[in-house]
Amino acid sequence: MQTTIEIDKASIILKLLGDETRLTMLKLMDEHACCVCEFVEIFQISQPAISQHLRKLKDLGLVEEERRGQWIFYSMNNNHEYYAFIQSVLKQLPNQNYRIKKLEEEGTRISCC
Amino acid sequence: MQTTIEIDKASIILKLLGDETRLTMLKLMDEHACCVCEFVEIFQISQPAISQHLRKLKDLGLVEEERRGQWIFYSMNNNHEYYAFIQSVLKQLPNQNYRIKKLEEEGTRISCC
DNA sequence: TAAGTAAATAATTATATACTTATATATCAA
DNA sequence: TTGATATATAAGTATATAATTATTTACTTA
Repeated sequence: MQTTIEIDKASIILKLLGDETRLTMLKLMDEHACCVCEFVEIFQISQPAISQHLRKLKDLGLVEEERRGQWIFYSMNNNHEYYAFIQSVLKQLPNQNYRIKKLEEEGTRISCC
Repeated sequence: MQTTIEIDKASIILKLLGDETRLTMLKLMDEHACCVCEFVEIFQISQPAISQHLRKLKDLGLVEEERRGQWIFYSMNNNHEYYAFIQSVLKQLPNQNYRIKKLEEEGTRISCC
């Protein structure tokens, strides 16, 4: 269970986690594959802002993308070298599934993805 | 062992941890009370830069200061509301005690503290 | 193939961050 | 009380960050 990670690597990852939007995105992607438009709906910020957050996560290899037709779904990369480290943080955060449920209730999830 | 922390609180703490200098400082302070001049010697940055990092950590209550004569020693606040959360990160980082040993060998630790 | 939708990228901007130098404050010791 | 040392604070600067709007690219479907 106990992992080890060099301090320079850890600080780079923690800096990425140290943004409320990205941290919430990661917590969601840990359970669900999500598309950009869902995040736009959830966080109420512009589509490019979401894309840019995802870009940073992807550049570090923390998330993976998968195109499904018109949409691109993002999800946690479980094979990342420091996945266990990231998990050790995420597992302490309250579940954010209510955000997905809210999308479903509003029909925003279905309409988009 | 498992803790819970709201996502907004977590992101604020993680942002502080997401700087290599501060993360290393915290790892050191988790075991040793350290004074500002030791950090200056270790990180080879200016004294005000160290003071400013410590200020941020102190503003969040993560560290405590204790004056001993001319010096002010900083150490981890074990009673912080999110101490367990911080620990869950720090315990995965390699021990940094070699940095203290190096100071002792150089005589920098004794001369200062 | 043309129109519509999803996402990425480019360019810009405002703010935050991490540092510097200069100065102020606090303690110690002669 | 004066000089030396340790730390904090102020002010300034260069860079990083997180957002925006405008545009491009990629896919789908009529």
